[in-house]
Amino acid sequence: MPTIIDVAKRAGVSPSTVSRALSGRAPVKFETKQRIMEAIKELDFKPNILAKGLKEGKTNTVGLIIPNICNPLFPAIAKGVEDEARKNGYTVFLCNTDENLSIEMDYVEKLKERWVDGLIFATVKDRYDHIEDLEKSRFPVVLLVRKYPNALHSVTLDNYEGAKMAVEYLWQRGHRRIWFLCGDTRLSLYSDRLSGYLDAVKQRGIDCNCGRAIENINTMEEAEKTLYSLLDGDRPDAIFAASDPMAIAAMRAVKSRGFRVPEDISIMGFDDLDMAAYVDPPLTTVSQPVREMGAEAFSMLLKLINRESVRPRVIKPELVIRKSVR
Amino acid sequence: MPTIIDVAKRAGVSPSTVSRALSGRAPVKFETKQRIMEAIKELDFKPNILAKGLKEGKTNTVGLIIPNICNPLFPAIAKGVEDEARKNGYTVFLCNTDENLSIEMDYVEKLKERWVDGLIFATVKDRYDHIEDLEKSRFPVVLLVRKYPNALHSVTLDNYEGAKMAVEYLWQRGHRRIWFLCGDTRLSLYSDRLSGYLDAVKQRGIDCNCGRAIENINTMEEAEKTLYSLLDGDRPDAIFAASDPMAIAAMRAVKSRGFRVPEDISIMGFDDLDMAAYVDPPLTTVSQPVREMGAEAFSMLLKLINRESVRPRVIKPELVIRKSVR
DNA sequence: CTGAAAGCGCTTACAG
DNA sequence: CTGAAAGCGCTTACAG
Repeated sequence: MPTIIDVAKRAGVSPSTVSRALSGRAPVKFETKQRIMEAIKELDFKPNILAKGLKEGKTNTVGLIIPNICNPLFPAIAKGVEDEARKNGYTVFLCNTDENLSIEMDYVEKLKERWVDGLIFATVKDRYDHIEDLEKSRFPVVLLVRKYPNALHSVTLDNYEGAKMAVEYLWQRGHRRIWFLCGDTRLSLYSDRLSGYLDAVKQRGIDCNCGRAIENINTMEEAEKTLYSLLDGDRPDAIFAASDPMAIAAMRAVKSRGFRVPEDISIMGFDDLDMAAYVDPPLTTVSQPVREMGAEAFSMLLKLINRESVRPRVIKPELVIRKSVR
Repeated sequence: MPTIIDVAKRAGVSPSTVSRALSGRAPVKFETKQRIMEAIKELDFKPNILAKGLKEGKTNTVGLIIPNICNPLFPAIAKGVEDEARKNGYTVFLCNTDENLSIEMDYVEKLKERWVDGLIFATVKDRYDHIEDLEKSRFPVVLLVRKYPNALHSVTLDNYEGAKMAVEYLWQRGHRRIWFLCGDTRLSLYSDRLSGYLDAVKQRGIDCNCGRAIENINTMEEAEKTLYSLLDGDRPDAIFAASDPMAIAAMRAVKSRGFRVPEDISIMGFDDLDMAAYVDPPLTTVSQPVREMGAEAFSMLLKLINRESVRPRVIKPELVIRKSVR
């Protein structure tokens, strides 16, 4: 591998001048620069990023920490972040924690050792002091999709509003007994969706017996089983699930009980994952534009890296109407 | 950030000794080592990987290049690779190319600039000279899932056998008119699946008019549309799709034509993605154990990095029987 | 506009 | 078993 010294020799200048020609941070005579560029071409010289990083304390890499790459929400997020990063000359380390705190802390250590310039987290459950510590030490950090209560820099959805919109829509379509299938409420995104549901139900004066919130469901299997047994005897007009996978599980439970979707029971999801359009019937849901949010999170991180000021962003959800609500 | 010099001062030794204590590559007196370890604890010293990499020419990172992170096959692959990498103290750069060759070449450059120790590719379509060049220069490279004809090091599925098994199974279940919905045959995985189908059909003496191969379908939309129009008038006993997403698209087309799955037309997929279990009816398919394959690919790469010898691995597929075949 | 020198934080022959 | 010195490949004051 040729070094900057080889280039310098070939161009008949000093390494300093080559460095300056490359960085553009100091003036270099036009002809000199041309000779240098030629030498670089001829030698196929690539600057050594390690040496550069060592000197500059900057590596043009960021870390993205996600809890579960097999949940299709997170690849979509990753794509948003990565595309925006590439546009800006950054490379991203994608790290998957399996919702495991010790793996997460491990990654944070490793990424810092590798001198990433900043970190994007999409992965807070019940512990977040390690993230708070980072924010306090002024290390560039952005919370994406999932956040903790007092996070400084974040890009999140207005989950409360999204859930309200959904219930409101179901109400307008004539549904009265609306059940809610909810995920782990230690995640603020789920507790917010729950509050949205609860408030909407209350506002519409729906009888409490009709508004049924099934909380802390974690897997599709769990959702399907729980719902299947609840559906024994009792029957709602609609089931609103706090995520698309849960909505799909709900569909299965409803169908196994011999009910039709949406004729007997309407089903509504949340997030608008790719799969939502491909289930049968296609799922009516609330969109969380994760690609855009990922791009936004990277832009925010870049500002933090450049020591610019930044304010939290709360994205507005939208209704995506398909065929699972009658 | 404390450096090795700070540690040395605190422990009353030279930086060289600290380095040796840390690497274990040379003997250090027991008490000295203890003092050093104490100092490291007290200062919370983390070695600077950039400096280390600069000296050693090794970074304990590898790159994983995938074509489309939103296709659920690839996150599963990534998980397999990443888990195995973590076990071995490696971190992976996950790079998504959107099936775009120039993005791919760009990433290869960037990753080499960042001194990754090796590269895993799951992403060959029609051009692969850049990968051949890497292999020729003895840079550690493993081809995963997708490979080019003479790839030196690869982990792939026996796609030919998988397709044959599927047709054989359909035949045994009484299906005679079996259509095949195939992806881009420039990918050897699809051309192999196609050959498997064709040979199985021929062996069973199925009349050519019955065996219908629909080639070079690229998206779910395309699959659905094409099939929908072919289903006008004509009707097979079964449709075997060369991937699960295509099978799901096929289901939609079949249902829109008013046929039932599997009563009127059986449908079979390939790959056994998570989604396969969750469609309605649950999809009978051929498994490609991508997590295991990802782990295997990393192990192979590690051997190459350590200059050990390595032979290509071809994984055996298995039938996954659910409910979409009558 | 350009060069010589020092330094980023490590590791590793070389000496003892 | 340990230390002093050189060097990995860059960048950046300092001088001119």
